[in-house]
This record gives sequence, C-alpha cells and structure tokens, in this order.
Amino acid sequence: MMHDEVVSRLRHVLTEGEIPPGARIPERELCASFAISRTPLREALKVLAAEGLVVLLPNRGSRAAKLTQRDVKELFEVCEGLEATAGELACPRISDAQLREIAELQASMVEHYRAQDLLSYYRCNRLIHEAIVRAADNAVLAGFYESVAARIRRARFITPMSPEHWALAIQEHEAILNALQRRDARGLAHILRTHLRRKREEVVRAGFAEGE
Amino acid sequence: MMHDEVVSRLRHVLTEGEIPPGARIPERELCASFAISRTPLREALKVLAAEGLVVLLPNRGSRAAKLTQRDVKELFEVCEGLEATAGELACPRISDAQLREIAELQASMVEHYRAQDLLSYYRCNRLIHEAIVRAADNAVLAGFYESVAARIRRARFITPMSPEHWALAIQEHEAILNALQRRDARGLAHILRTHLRRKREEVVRAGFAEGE
DNA sequence: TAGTCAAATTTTGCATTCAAAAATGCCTCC
DNA sequence: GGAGGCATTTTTGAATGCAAAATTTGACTA
Repeated sequence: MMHDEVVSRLRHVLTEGEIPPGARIPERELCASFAISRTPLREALKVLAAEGLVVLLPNRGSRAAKLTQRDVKELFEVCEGLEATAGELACPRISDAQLREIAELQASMVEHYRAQDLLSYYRCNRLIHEAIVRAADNAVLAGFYESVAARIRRARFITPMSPEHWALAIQEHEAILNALQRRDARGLAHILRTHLRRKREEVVRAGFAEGE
Repeated sequence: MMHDEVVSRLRHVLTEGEIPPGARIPERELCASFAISRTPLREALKVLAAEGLVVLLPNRGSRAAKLTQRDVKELFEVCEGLEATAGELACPRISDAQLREIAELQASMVEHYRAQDLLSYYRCNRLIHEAIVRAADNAVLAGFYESVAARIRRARFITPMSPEHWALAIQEHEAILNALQRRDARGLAHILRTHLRRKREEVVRAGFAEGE
C-alpha cells in the first residue's frame, strides 16, 4: 500500500467515523487492519497531526483531535475566506459542463430538501461546494479547503437544521448558482461568505464543541 | 531531538537555503547532520511533502519542490485570499500595541526604502504582513499563511524591484496602515488584494519559475 | 570508439528490534 | 479497607536490518 493511501484511509477513519474525537488512536489495531507495520502508520499520523486532525502527545501516543468552540470559529472564518476566494476564481474559469453539473446537483439537493432527507441533502450540498472549489482550478486552494472541510465536517454533520434555516440555505444556494451562471465573482464571493457565516452561527448556536 | 524540531530544521534547510529546488534531498547526509536516524527524518519528509515543500518520487527518493509558473500563480491567488481574510479579521481585533508595532515597522521600512536597502526593506515588509496575520488571531489561518509564504518566499526574494514598483509598494503600505488604523476591514482587504496582485504580476513578469 | 547489456552497488521502503517512558497491577503498610 | 510504593507489563519513539527497486559501473560487441 502506498503512503498517500495510508494517509487517506486514516483520514477517512478519523473524519467519517470510527474513532471519536479525543479518543486514543489504537496504533496496533490500525496496523493490523491496514496490514502494514507501525512505521508507515506513524508517518501518516505525523502528516495528519500537521493537518490538525490528530494530536501527538509526546510519549503518550496520539489521539483524534477535539474541536473546541474556538477551533470551530477559526475553521469557519478560514473556510469563509477560502470559499469566497474559490468563488471569485471560479467565475471566470468555470466551464459550461461544470456549471451544468452544479445545476444538476442543485436540483437533486432541492429534491432531497422536499423529501426532508437531511443526509442526502448534506451530501449534495458538500458536492456543490466541492465542485465550486474544483472550478477555481487551484490545487493549493483545493488542498487547504479539503483540510479545513475535513475538520469541520463532523461539527457540521451533527447539526440539526431548523426548518427556517434549511429554507434559507436553499434560497442561498439558488443565489449561489445564479451568481455563478451570471459569472458575478464579487456577488458570488459575498453570497458564499453570508452562507458560510450563517452555517457557522447555526453550528455555534447548536453549542457544538467537543470540550477540552 | 523532538519531531517538530526536525520538521522545522528541515523546513529551514529547504526554504532558507542549502538545497536548491529540484535537487535530491540527501537522506543520509541530513541524518548525520541532524544526528538522527532515517526514521524520524523520513517522517519529517512526509510532513513537508504534504505541505508542498518536498516531492516524493516513489522508489526514487525525495527532492526539493520546484516552483512552476502555475505554482506561483496558485500560491499568490491563495495568499491574496488569506491576507484579505486576515485583514478583515484583524481590523476589529487588533490591539493598540499591535497597531503601534506595525506603525513602527512601517516607519523603519520607509527608512530602508530611502536608503535603498532592499534586503532590510523585505525583512520589514515580511514582518508587517506577518503582524497583520497575527492580529487576525486565528491559528488555522496563520498556519496556512506560514505554509504559503514559505513556498512563495524564494520567488519573492529574488525579484528585483523597479523604482516605480517600489514607490508604489510603499504607497500601498501607507494605505494598508491607514485602513488598519481606521479599522476599515473592507478597505484593508481590498488594498491587501491589490498589493498582493501587483507583487504577483511583478514576480510573474520577472519570469520567475523553476522549470518543469 | 560508442552503444548495450548485465552485474554490483546504492538507495528506498518497510518490518523488526531495542531502549526508555508510561501504565498497570500487586503487595505492603497504615 | 484503602492509600502508597515497587515491580512488571505495555506502549512509545527511534535505530537497525532486510528485501526490493533503481542506479551506477564495467565489460563486451559492433
């Protein structure tokens, strides 16, 4: 198995699941489940520690990072900036095919909203935001976004959506698609900021934090 | 020696010097000079590879990353976004002491400009930008900025400055300080973007790139 | 003399091993 | 019966060893 693959799989284990924040990372178990020795696993742990998903306690092993209230605030602030930048860059660069793809995602997202299917809604939502970042055609930006989004994801996912917020989010997404289609960079950046800020308030209001 | 220390020292070796971009990274030599074995060095290499300072070629070792024309463009685009975000966040948060510090840095930077001391000028310039990022009081943002700035630095440093550009840069810095003092977040973000965009054009026009 | 192919050497990536540090459990003593 | 301390076990972090891959070397051929 290749190095990047170990990092990806470990990241997946940490973000999508199994290991709760703050929990010890069972080195031996993961070695067994990945069928590798400790050396490549530890290399991956250091990389994810640099990304902020893992905290290394000297001589006391590694744990899945906890998100404090402050972390959530900082991550959202940066995410806002990154998405706004992505939007501005995407407007002049996005292809018709990419626009169509986003429009389709938007349509199915609205479907899921109508069906009140929160999980599918979130999946579409995520894909749309990722598509915008991809349309910005900037690998450095995409890398940072991926890293921030991965850390935010858990916080976002467990947030229950009030009906009003949900309706508002849908409206904002219409405006996002609209701005993209009009190639209105400034406008798109502004809407994305507003959208993210609202999301953040929602998360913060839900009192989300993992202690420390 | 601690893990983070190895990463720092290796980063320093790569950014501030000794190993030219594209050159092979001499694993054995560095192990000797750091007085560590290959394992911790390789861990540090993976971390810096994730940061983009090192490229790992499977079964062919690691090399100091080269900056292509495209990399420079992408890094500046992201840097613009990060600094603009930092400026917006810094305005409501910056303390009087921090403002004073930046004003002093600005004064000595102008001094160095008058003395046509390019290196000292660049040092002050860098310290000002770092101070603004610090004033934003966001560790995630600061981390990303540090990473982007480290990669850009070489490109920026070797750029010779035309007299007009230099004068303009000074003017822009006056405007930056002004906006900070007025706590004009939008204005500051805008000036920072303009400032960075100009810098980037300058670097690109100087035809800077390390091939590939 | 230049080119090509194969052997030898080096380098890489990973597993294993080893010493030191932390955690655990057991025993004693209060 | 519980707290404290010592020994044992486990875990961590790093060095070493080993097999596979790549590069270099050198000899042979055209």
